[in-house]
Amino acid sequence: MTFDEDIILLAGPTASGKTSLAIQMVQGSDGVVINADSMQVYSELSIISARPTADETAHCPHFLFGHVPAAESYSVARWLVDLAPLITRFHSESRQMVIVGGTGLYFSALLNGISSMPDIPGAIRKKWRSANQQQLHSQLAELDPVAAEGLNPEDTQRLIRALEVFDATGISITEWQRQPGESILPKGASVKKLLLLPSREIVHIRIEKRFDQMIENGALEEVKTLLALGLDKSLPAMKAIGVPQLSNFLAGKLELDEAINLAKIASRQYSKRQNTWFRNSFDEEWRII
RNA sequence: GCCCAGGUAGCUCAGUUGGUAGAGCAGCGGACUGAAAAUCCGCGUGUCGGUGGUUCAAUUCCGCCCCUGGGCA
Repeated sequence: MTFDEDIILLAGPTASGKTSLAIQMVQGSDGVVINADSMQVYSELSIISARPTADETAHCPHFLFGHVPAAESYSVARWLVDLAPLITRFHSESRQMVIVGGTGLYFSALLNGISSMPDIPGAIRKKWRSANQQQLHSQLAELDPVAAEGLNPEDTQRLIRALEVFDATGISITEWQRQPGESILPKGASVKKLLLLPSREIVHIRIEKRFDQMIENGALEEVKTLLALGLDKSLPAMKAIGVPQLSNFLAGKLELDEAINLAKIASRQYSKRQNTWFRNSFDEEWRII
């Protein structure tokens, strides 16, 4: 399957077969594959994030895979910053790009841009992330009632974000978000949006098989190595599907088959959330394949 | 064969002093602007094992039968 467009966006739920399809699309040309998956960026998560293997990346150049240490907290914004120069460069060289991944937010941010906001000083981030979760909503209601109004009191992650933005800037996050973002896609570039969407039944079967294969390929060793770094459990990489479950097995809190089963369930639930995003946040230009 | 404990939602189990039942998990739907594989919200009719009986009314009480686990022989 090949297309003529300058930039191919290839999205799809986990275990839908995106990786091999992306490679197939640029193989034999001077095209490149660029990652749009929030977990495949972490260098320590190779097997468990189903990152393309060395055999696969040998077929064509790959970018933004495993380029971030697990100790760091990556983000959509950082992804756009990393992506922009690659797009500029390959577009000027007239090389086709396949941007492939399962993170819906990344594609939406790529297409629509994201409101620019200042970086939050580390001390302020730390302060709110370690604050008492029970009080986040009432504290936000006091500082920034507009933002608090729009958030569920249980949604700690968004409450923390709203609090740190207000704390650092003195301006409501809703104010920042009102500023329109700008897409980093080059104006003259032709773009094809492809959504790889196998039936849920097929995805479930593939998830099942793939996780068993991850175990065979050394997922446990990979998690063990990751745990040896002694990272904070709340870091994104530590929450990648499979990491908490296999960690619990390694800590003796679960039997291996229980851990494996829980990881498969988490994958299925994730693929369902991805479907919801694709169904409701992607426009009609996305072609389902 | 006898005794005991169970058989209630896909799974694990509550419960109904008789007025046809509810949690957790799973599943399904939704939200989503710098942690997004994250975070959060909403959705519970199922021959209450089968069958006869008592009753205005039985999943609940009684009889018989079937199934599962444990014990005794």
